[in-house]
Amino acid sequence: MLTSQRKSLLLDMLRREGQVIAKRAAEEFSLSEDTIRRDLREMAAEGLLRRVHGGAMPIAPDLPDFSARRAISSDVKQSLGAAAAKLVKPGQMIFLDGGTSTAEIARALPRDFAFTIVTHSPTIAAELEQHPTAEVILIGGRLYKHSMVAVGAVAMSQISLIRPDIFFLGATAVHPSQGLSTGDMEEAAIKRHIASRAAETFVLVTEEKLDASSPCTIMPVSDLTGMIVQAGIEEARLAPYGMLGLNIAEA
Amino acid sequence: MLTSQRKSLLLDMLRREGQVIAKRAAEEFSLSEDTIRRDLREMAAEGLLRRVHGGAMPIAPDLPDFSARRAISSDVKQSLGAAAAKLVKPGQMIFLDGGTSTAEIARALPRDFAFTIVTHSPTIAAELEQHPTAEVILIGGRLYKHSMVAVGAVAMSQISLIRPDIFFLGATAVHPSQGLSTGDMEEAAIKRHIASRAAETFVLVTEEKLDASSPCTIMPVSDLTGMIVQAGIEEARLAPYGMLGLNIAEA
DNA sequence: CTTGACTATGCACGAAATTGCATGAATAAG
DNA sequence: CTTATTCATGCAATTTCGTGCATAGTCAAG
Repeated sequence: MLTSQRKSLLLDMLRREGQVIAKRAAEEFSLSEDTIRRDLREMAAEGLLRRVHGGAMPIAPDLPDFSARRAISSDVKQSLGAAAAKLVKPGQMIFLDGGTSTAEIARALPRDFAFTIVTHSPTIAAELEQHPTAEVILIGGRLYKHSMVAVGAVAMSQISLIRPDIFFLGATAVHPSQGLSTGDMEEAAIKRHIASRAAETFVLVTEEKLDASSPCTIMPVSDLTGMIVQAGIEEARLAPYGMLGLNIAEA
Repeated sequence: MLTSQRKSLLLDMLRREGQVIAKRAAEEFSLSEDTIRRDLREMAAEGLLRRVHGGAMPIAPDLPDFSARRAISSDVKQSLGAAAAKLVKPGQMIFLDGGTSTAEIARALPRDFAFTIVTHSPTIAAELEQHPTAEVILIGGRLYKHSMVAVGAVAMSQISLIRPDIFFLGATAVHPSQGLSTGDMEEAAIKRHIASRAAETFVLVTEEKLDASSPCTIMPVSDLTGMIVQAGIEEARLAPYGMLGLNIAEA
């Protein structure tokens, strides 16, 4: 492993977790603590981080941001996000829908190879600022305050220009016969449009969204490539969804 | 194998994996490490990559956090942002540039009447999620990691569709004779384009950006409607900028 | 075909960087 | 105050680097 790569990873770790613990970092990289300490000392000299006893902290004394935002996201969504992120392969173009579930995908994306992320959610895009290897394409348009995604004709036409390998559809209601649905027509239209452009479409489903339905239909379940559901749901509940390539998240 | 072909492959490897390890590349090409090192050295001289001990890394240096950058000069920028926000009138369409200064404008925007905010920065857009009355239009395109703004043809053409009342240009270098400038050509082009569409253009200037210049020119100072500068700068330093409608921020 | 200039490559060797360990100082926790 | 970490420094072993030089291949003019 290259020294400079390790330093980058340490910075990533700092950004992701809000701190670096020398001891744990040493284990993670299978190196001596001395080496980590040296790295941290040097980066501190460059003003990239703040050295503290036991490790390092961000320069700015911790913002409410990190801890708060991360705390909200549930364990379930984190594991769903991690499971989804594992499907990403080098060089692929991935469309990330808006929402908290897909935000977890963004956080869990691999960092050791390059790919392209397309999103119509500024929140997701902002989340990816720190990502070392992802190329990010932003879809513009009128911003829907409620869900913070770009919608409307401008967004639609911009989406028509691309053909993503995978579309990760945010958690919406899923029902065996009524298909995928959501509460807003504009959103449904744009999700449907993205899915029609993507080679594969996966939906992230937490338990409460399963066997539920909302007013605006997006598309039938049969148009999905697979569902990513949380571990621990009985097979009987999933059976009605047919022969989908299910990716059960780890518990 | 041709040298130039090998160099291309090394660049590919760098893009794909985010790093090049001289030793492994040598094995891959069945050449001595010396040759690889020579290649990397030459490409580093051309600015195609960054040479590091053991191999090479992408150019982009590891910048401190956005959160950190935000915290650094917050007092000055906050007052600049507040001064800028006061210029906004009901019903207007405001284009907010990317950057930390304009993020402060977003935070200071009035909340008692409605207006439209256009931005090509997902960070700014995300900032406005909480705003009660602002309608937000997001400009899409390829996302520039460093400054987190959409650039490129898609962004340009989308900007051509609108005609904002005010454009708040992020803090860039400002010089009486060399005009406004920034470090990146794409960014300069898009800023210039936005300014050409907007009825009024204001630039936010902190002291260190005053009388400075960067490689890529955006436009002459005379095209500005006004500058928003921090309080406490001597009049003598502002005089060369001519008869601009200066808006001095409160201390 | 031959010669000479040029380039690309590999090897050798001293210089520099990286890493782990030992030691004693500094710091945090009880 | 005492104890257990954590830290910084010096040092040695290893790896990587840069330079000089020799070899082999290419190209073009003679």
